[in-house]
Parts: sequence; structure tokens; C-alpha cells
Amino acid sequence: MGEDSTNQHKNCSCNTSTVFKSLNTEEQELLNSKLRCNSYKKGDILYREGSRITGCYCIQKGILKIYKTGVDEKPQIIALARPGDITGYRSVLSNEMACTTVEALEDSVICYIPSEIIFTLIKKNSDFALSLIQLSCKELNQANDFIKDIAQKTVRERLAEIVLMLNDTFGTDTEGYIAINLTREDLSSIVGTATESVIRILSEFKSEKIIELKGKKIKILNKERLKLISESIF
Amino acid sequence: MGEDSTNQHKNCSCNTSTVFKSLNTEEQELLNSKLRCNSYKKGDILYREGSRITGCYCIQKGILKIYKTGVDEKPQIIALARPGDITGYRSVLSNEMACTTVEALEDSVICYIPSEIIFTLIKKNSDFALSLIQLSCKELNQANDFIKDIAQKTVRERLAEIVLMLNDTFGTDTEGYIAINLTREDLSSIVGTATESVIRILSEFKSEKIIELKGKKIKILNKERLKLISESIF
DNA sequence: ATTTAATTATGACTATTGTCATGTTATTAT
DNA sequence: ATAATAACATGACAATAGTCATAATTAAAT
Repeated sequence: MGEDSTNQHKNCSCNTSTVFKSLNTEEQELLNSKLRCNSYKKGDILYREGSRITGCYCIQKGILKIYKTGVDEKPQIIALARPGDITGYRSVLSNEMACTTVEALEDSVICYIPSEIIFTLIKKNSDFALSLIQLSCKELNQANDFIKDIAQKTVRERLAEIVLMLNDTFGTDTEGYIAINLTREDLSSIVGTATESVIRILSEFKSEKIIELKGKKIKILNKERLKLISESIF
Repeated sequence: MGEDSTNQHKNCSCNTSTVFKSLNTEEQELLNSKLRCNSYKKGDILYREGSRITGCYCIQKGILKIYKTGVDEKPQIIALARPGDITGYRSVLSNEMACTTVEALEDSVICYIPSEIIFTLIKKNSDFALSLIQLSCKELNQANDFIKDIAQKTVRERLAEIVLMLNDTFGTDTEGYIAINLTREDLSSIVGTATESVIRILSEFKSEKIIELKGKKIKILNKERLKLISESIF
């Protein structure tokens, strides 16, 4: 874990992140004075399920995978987080042990925000409190939607859906490939299936000219078709 | 839908419900003055997915089922709510259309709380705001746990888990039967499986002397065994 | 009370998905 | 550069769970 701390937060993503947009100048400064940025290498663990955390994390740069550990240590990825996203706020606000493990998927720069400042801001600024409620409500709704999908859709349909989600969330590089590197194993633990199933279905999509594959990189060739598959219409 | 409105809220469950416990006397009175209780018959719909709601609902008496509609109109039950629980707050706070349909599972008495009062209380009382955040975070964590389970466990394991959850949440009647009447179809749309699978596995549990069945009623005979099954140990 | 509808139950069959085995290709480390 | 490891790929098979059919039972409605 990098101890590459900085106090240079003039253009920290925390300031533009949606939850913090309701802060006034004074509150922004208070926030900035308490922040501490750290660098993490690919594979580094920010915190583990069951450990006590004393603040939350705002991503400046990089991508995090957030997962719960299930039967036989099998991870279930609950979310991926990108710059501007915050994580850990749930455990901080409920004053409970971390309910997920958070790991850097690539080299990242993460801002640490101590618990106290979060509580202070909630007390001071009801709009900030409302933003936090709205954030957790949004995540709750996404989680409920995914429960519905995982319960009702086939693996093929869910994988199509996840590929579309990745495309929307992380965008594409200059060549049109989705800008995130996930192993087939990571993908399988998002979709909720076996690694071999992901490999097989991606190959199917490829031979059906719906996607193109280059190593871990995925490029969507036929978005409409992929959408139809994800909606159980195909 | 019952229009059996009352203004008698001295002992409305809203006052004891966990989210409202942080209100002071003045705020309690403000809340009570705005409440409106209605009676609903079994099968009545409080609101439908996609409709605009202008307040949230606190259960005085009865049980509600909260579901999302999936492929082929198939419902996926996201939660069951019992006296003291509130529902609809998510859509109210995010100012979005309802993302679930809510239906009375039995004759119920439900308190309607207009949106404005919720927003007012968030502004006035940061502890109330915090309670709301904690509530949604708790539900979020439960949803994420369920994603993990539905992705990794077998139907048999999940059904065992749900029976245990129902027992803990709704308690038992004088004869020891779980105090909720769910059809096998309802159960299947909680567990995320086919109705026939629920029927079959409940019959298995019965012949293994793990549960006892009397119509829709379920009595747990061997809680330890059921727990082991739910944890994929059996 | 009796018809009607809904729910529960079970068998037979099919489809989907997971597991295991094995080989190949990328990555990473020395 | 080369060994070692991790990731990808594919086939064969097994297990889990879904669908369809049909009957019995229970609950609801007139």
C-alpha cells in the first residue's frame, strides 16, 4: 500500500464528486484540509470485509472492485468504482465493520476521508445529508434490480447486460474497446456464474459478430443486438 | 383501497419506528399532524412500479410485499415489510417514480406520510437524516448479501435461508408456525426459482423432518439443520 | 352449499449451467 | 531469455433446476 501522502487537494475529485457538490466554499476547505491521498498498486487491498474502517475513500484515479466473500472463499463482486465514486461510507455511517473487501484493479490514487468529517458535514449541511441518502438509495435500487435479473435471467442475458453496463460506465478507448481490464474470472464473479461459462458465452458473442475480443479487451460491435439479448428478447 | 382515514395517531407505529425515534416531542407532533391512516384489504395495491408517489408509508398493522416486475411480468419480491417498517422513502427522497410495486399480503393499516414532512424533518434534524441514511445502508447491505447468495447458493440452500429469515422476522404463532402466509408462488419469487421447485424442496424438508407443513403454514422442527443447509454445509 | 378458481403436489422430460480434464496462450518473475 | 504462473479455451459429462402435463386439494365466490 502506498504511503505517498499529499496535501495537494485543489483539484481532488472529491470536490467535483456528486455527493460533495452541495458543500459551500467553507465546507469544501474543511473537507480538503482533512483529506489524505494515497497511491495503490494493482492488486492492493484498501480494506477487508470484517475489518474496522475509520473513514471512507474517494477515487481520484483508477478502478476498484468491491466484493463480498461467499461459500468456499468465492468472491461476489458487488460493484466496480471509478474516479469520483466513494466507497466505505456505508460502514462508516452505520459504525459497523466493513461488509465488503475493496481491491485496486489497476494502479490508483485514492483520497481518504476520516469519519468525523463526514459526520460533521451531515450535521452542518442537510443538503449533503440528502445527497448521501440519495446515493445509497440509488445503489439500493441498482442492487434490487440486479437481484431481479440474477433471479430471472439466464447467464447469457446477464453477461450481455454486464458488458453493456461496463461500456456505459467506463467508456471506450481510441480503438473502441471498453476501458476496463477484467479477467474472465472477475467477470464471472460479477455475473454470478462459472468462469468457463463466461469464456464460452463471450466466444459465442464473438462468433455471432456481436463483440470483438483482444485479450481481456472487449469491443461492442452490435449494441442493439446485445441489448435485445440482455432483455431476454433474443 | 380503504379510505378509512383517521387522525388518531397517539399510538401510531410511526412514533416508535426506529427511523422516527430521533425526533423530539415538537417534531413528533408535527409528524402526527400530517399523518393519515388508511385501511387496505388483502391484495390491495398501495402503489405500482413506475407511478409517482407523493409520500411514504409506515405500517401500523399487516404485512406488505414489495416487488419488481421482470421478464414476462414475473414478479421478484425484493422485501417484505411488517409493522414499524417504512416503504416508499427511496422514491420520495430521490424524487423518482416508484421502483417497486407494493401490495398488502393481509388486511393492513398503513400510515401515509407526505413527502414535505420528510424533507422538513431532514432539514431540521440531522439525527433523523442520519437514521434514514443508516436505514438505506442497512437495506443496501442486505440486498448485496442476497446478490451473493443468489449467485452462489443452490435453490435448496436459499430456500432454507429464506425460511429461517421468515421465522426470525415474523416470529411464530402459539403452535410454532411461522406467522406469515405466503403462497408457494410468493416464496418462489423471493427465492428466485420456479414454484414447483419450492413445492418439491419443502416436501423434501418435510420428509427429512426439518419442517412441518399445514397448508401455507411452516413450522421449523430442526433449526440447526436448516442453518447448516443454508450455509452450504449440507 | 356448490360451483369456480387458485393452489399444492408429483412425474417425466428438457435445458441450462457447473465441474473436471486437458491443452494452449499470455503474463510475470527470475 | 526462459522458467513459472496465471489466464484463456474447449470438450465431455453431471447435476441442478426449469417446463409441461395432469391430478388432488384447498380456498373463494355466488
